[in-house]
Amino acid sequence: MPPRKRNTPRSVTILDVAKRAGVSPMTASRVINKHPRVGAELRDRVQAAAKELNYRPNLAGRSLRTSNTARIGVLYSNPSAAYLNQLMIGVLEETSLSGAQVLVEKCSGIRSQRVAMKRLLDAGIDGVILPPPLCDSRQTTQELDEADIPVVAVATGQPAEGVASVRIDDYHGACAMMRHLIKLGHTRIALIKGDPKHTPAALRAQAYFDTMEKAGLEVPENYVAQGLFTYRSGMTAARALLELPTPPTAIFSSNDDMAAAAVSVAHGIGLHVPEDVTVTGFDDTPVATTIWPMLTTVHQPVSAMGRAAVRLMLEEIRRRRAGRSKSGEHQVMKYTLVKRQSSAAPPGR
Amino acid sequence: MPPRKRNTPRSVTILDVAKRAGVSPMTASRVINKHPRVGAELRDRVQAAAKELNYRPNLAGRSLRTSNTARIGVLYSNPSAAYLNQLMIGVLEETSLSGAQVLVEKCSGIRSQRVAMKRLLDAGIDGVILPPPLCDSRQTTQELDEADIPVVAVATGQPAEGVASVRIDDYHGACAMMRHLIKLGHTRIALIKGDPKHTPAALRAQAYFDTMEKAGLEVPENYVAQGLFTYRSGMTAARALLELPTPPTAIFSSNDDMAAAAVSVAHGIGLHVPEDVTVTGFDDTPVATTIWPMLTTVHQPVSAMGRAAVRLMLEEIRRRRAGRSKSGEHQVMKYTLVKRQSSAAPPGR
DNA sequence: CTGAAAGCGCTTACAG
DNA sequence: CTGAAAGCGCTTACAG
Repeated sequence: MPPRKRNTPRSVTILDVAKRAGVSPMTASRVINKHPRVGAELRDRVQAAAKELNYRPNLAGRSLRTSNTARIGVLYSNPSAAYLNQLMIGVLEETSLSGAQVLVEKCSGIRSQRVAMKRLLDAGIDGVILPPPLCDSRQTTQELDEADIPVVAVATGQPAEGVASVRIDDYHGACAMMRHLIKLGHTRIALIKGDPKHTPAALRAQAYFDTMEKAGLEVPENYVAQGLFTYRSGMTAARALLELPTPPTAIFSSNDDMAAAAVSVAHGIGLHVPEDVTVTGFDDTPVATTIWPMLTTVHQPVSAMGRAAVRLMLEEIRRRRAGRSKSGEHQVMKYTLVKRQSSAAPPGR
Repeated sequence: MPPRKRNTPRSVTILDVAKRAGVSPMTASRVINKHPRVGAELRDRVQAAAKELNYRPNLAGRSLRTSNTARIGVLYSNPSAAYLNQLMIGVLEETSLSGAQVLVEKCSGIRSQRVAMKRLLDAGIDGVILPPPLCDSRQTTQELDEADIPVVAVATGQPAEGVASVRIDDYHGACAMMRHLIKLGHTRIALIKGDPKHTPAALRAQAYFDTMEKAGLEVPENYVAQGLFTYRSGMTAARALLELPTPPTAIFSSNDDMAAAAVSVAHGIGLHVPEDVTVTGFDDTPVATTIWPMLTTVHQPVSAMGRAAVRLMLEEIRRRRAGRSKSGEHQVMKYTLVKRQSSAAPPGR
């Protein structure tokens, strides 16, 4: 392989690849883009040439021609900063590949939502991605729908009609976590519920109840504490659980922020995690690997979901431009149970 | 203002703007790009037309022509996930504007660094951005320099020679925090130092000592605890400080992760934050606003630093391609002291 | 200070 | 299955 020339303005183009392979640029393009109808021999020659020259397509050229020139808005209210960061990484990765542009708008109250919405519309946005919890706001989705703007909801528990969505299977993810706890030998397992306004919270709670029942385990009424997905609400909930006369040996928290709070509270009353009490989270945001011990949790591929949301959105925009109806596609991504140091067998086992 | 046509593949181009303003596309382009030598009247007409049509430049077209087609690598070892996320957002925002491409490589040990470096070189990378702590690795910068690859170091305390860098003024940021604590009335202020291998750690510590001395405050030897920037090291350090016979009334932690740990430890031994003890951080990563109480900290504009790093890099690459010498520019960004709920006057004042 | 021409790298649409 | 031509939107380089 010849060393890549440095200090040279021009880089390897598809014409170089075509020339080296002895084909037309069109054939080279087809191979690069994996079109099916190319002869095997030519395909191999082009692939070899591309590899030898270390060819990388110029994305600007590509997107100029395919004119994927969409403007995508991201409208968010008050998610955790960490979650939004991860999502935005995926969104930006994908839009930079496709040449789409991104506008981010924050809205807190109902008035600021009106302002944000107007700004997006004035900017001539082609579609809006809604991270949680806005993805579940009937009002927001409706307003966008009336303006004929396609919407992709991220991580909603129950997508509104006609709205495309990207999510994980919260229910089965939570079941997997519960099975992990039961397999470790826990029988006294408590739940910290999430904000009832967030639709995935209910799914995660349902999984808790169903798995407990299936395993023949009892759920004392005071083993279920209400949380709001915030650290502070996690502190309150965990304190209530751990100060019970017969405290649980494991706490399944509906997200990482509350689990982090629970770990802190446990330490506060002299309990070691996981030796004395197991604490698990959900989402696998950065806090899960920041604190000590690191949290056993259900990994949600947030960046990948951001990428998927953009792809769905571009597809939706293309459909509308072509005069076709909306697809309302729902993509379900894979969760992963990540076992770290915050979970272990209950004491005395 | 006419409503933007929906369901129309083609969007507003610079030709539309030029036509409406009655000028050539070139003049329109010059106005959009703020070239100085354009007549005032034409300028105004073009600006008006652009606004009326809600024109947004097509970035693909622009970067194709200006061929800002650089390939930028981001090589990182083990920073906090939250910090890297924020940095990457800035990097991706800027590269998507300029049309540059990004390759991210992680390396842990010394062997994996060799692999990562090779991959970047094989990919024909034009420059490498080094987030902390790799920005301070003599070996890494040297190796890249030998391969004639420009480097931009992010958040290094003392940039290596010939390496461009983006950072904040860690010393004065830490001074500002210390003055805040002193102004609140604290006299017994402790420090949790950062990892001695990270160059900003020393600057933040120096600011502590200097400000204490300037204020005529004593620093008992055991008021300075060594940390490693990790949550776990923060727990150990905070425990040592708070169990002292005469504990401090304020703890200045060299980063947010350790401050979060200190808050947790304080709660653990029955101390309220900030009523009984003040705890402050540094960086303003997402954990600062996740935990409760939220941390008073020094905001480091990490995403903006990512954007700046890309701009510096593109400039550096342009210089080299033009055969000019490296600039080795050092950009210093603004920090902000963010007062939140974790700091207050000492008890009994 | 202003503009007509050309071309960045790629792929669509047409032709064979 | 393969290719010659054209053009996506923009700005550089040249001319006036």
